[in-house]
Amino acid sequence: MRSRRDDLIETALKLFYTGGFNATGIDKILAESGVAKMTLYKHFGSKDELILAVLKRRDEQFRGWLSGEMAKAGPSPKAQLLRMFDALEIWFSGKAFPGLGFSGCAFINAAGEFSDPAHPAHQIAAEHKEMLVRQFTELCAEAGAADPASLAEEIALLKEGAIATAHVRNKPEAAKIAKAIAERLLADLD
Amino acid sequence: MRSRRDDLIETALKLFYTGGFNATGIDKILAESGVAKMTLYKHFGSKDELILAVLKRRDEQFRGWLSGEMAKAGPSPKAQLLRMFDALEIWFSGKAFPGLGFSGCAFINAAGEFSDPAHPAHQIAAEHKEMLVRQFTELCAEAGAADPASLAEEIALLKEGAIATAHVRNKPEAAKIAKAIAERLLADLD
DNA sequence: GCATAGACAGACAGATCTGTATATATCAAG
DNA sequence: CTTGATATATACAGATCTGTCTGTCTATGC
Repeated sequence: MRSRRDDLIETALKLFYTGGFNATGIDKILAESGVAKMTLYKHFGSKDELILAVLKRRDEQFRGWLSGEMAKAGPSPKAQLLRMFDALEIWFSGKAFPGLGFSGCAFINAAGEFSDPAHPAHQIAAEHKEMLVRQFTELCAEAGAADPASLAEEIALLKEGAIATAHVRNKPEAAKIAKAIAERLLADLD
Repeated sequence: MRSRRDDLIETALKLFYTGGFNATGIDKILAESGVAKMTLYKHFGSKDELILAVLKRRDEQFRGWLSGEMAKAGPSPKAQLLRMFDALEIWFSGKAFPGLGFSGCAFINAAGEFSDPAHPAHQIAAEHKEMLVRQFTELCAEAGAADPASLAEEIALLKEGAIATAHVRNKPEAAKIAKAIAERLLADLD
């Protein structure tokens, strides 16, 4: 049984993600979730706090999903890294998160709306990206890369480029373009 | 002498870019530009129209600036493409557009706030990116690439990845990471 | 000098948004 | 059955936002 708190986070995630943070009002979230306004302010205190809770939820959800997709490639770290780009393509096509569609990266979007790097929402976005880079770094080290940290940064940059391209230009094939580059970067490994 | 219309566009560009489109109110633009409200609605009709005018101005401004920076590399198309990544680094450091700082790519930000690909602002963003890809394609052809269109897409994807990384993670070195990859992609050419 | 166009100043309407206050309903545990 | 925690419904305050309306000022061209 899902708590009211979870109802709010899930509904807010969907509406913030597809409609933007500033453009989506509290009332819309309440109407769609069927939760009373006082309950929202009891749990979160403010809209800003709800935004942060949504971003934290999305961080867990997204990294969990991506890790699961990458794991399908088997034990080879190189195969897992390449598999990530296949996962991106699934995401871009709207099939990764039922009911959410694809509206770009919630964290890139958040950084766009809360541009100041000191803003808590921006910081959560930065941390999300950093955590992914760390995960990639481990895999690069495992794969025997000469400079795992640098290679992981390159892979991460390809991922960001694919996301931005897929969203802004409505071009889901961007995942394949990024993967083709990644294959060359990883060619020397095992 | 700058017209009132230009005053509005320049002021709105700065405020929209640094503060977001939805979060920035008309009144703030009027106060900072010193223009009367009726003048704004005489020239643009609505805030939405002003947003579109701002994005068109930014498109001209940005592509003009980038072309100028790339031209500094001399006549070699390969050198110009590599020079683009140096330009990105200047931009990320905040030195490219005095008074604007660096708040990511205005078009990625616009696509984030106006996520529907059919939204006019999103479409202007997509066209902006497409125009840059066309410019890169010409340079790749000139440089003798076997598949200029594909290579241009790869260069463009690296550019988007660098922008997103530089902004979200506050990591201006992303320009260098992207350049290092680009050098490998362009290694075969002349 | 005068007419016309453009801009300014400021009030205002109407909608919307965040957040609060109050009073009521539900339900499980003791 | 009572108590306490949780949620609901609804009204409201106060701020803000877009867009409109009215009237005044100023500069330029004839």
